[in-house]
Amino acid sequence: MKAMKYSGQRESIKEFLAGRTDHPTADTVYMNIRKLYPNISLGTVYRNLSLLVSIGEISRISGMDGAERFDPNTEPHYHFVCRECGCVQDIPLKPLKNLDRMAEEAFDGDIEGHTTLFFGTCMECQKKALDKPIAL
Amino acid sequence: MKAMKYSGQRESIKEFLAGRTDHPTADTVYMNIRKLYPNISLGTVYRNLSLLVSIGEISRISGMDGAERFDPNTEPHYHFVCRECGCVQDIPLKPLKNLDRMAEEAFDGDIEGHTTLFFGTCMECQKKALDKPIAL
DNA sequence: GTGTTTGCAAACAATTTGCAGAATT
DNA sequence: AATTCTGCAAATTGTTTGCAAACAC
Repeated sequence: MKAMKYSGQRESIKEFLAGRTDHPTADTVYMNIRKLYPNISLGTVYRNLSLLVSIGEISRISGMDGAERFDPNTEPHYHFVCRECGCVQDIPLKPLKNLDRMAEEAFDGDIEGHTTLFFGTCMECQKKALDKPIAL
Repeated sequence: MKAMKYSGQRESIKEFLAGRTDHPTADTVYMNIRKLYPNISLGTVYRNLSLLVSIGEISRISGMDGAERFDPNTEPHYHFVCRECGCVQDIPLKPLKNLDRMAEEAFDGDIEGHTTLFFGTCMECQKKALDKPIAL
């Protein structure tokens, strides 16, 4: 079996993510960890992020365009992507068990769960739109 | 403005997709269109798929790992990805308008809609699992 | 003719991988 | 000492782009 060993790099990646709600990309993590480990490589960041996902310490968000994003919150929950700025935010809503049941009824095959990505305009971008004069 | 011109390649891509429910990738489309247009390039396939998506004639499915997939059905609906074989199938269920409202309540910002990807085991893979003797 | 579309190849972005050396147990 | 982890660079995968020629209108 595996037998994971300690790694300062991995620790600091975990720590960087902890508390964040902005769901950074691997590259953002890399840029930030470099302050502490100037020689860390992007490969190491990817390897550790994947490892952390696989042992369930963080979770991965896919489906928006561009890079995947990482979330210290491993409780299943919904996400929102802003069409304007591309930011990804949490939607504090528990995934509806109900939806899975409905889907299971409409489908043959076993449904274990679902991921949902809401899209629209985030608060910041709505404000910006108001400030801006009408384009011509 | 644009002024789109006819293209046999584009027509045949549309036709290949029409009626399908297996949500092919760009590469699968490419492989198949080559039977009719042996010199078509992958770039042309990508360009046409994007164009068709942008004028609303087909839709694009993202979020599973690997390549994006394309769907002749432009009515918003849910999809299922099999964890075993990776196949993507339709779930004949209308997206719940309700979910958008619930999300909007739990979130500040404007929510326009959502995409949902169910995951689990497809019927075929369930059957295969039954046939196979227990691994040791 | 003008403007769109094509094939080809090169460019690109995100992510993964092979390997020799460094760090952890 | 054994094994895991790291940095680096090269490789992969999926997709986009620049350009001259071909095609549609």
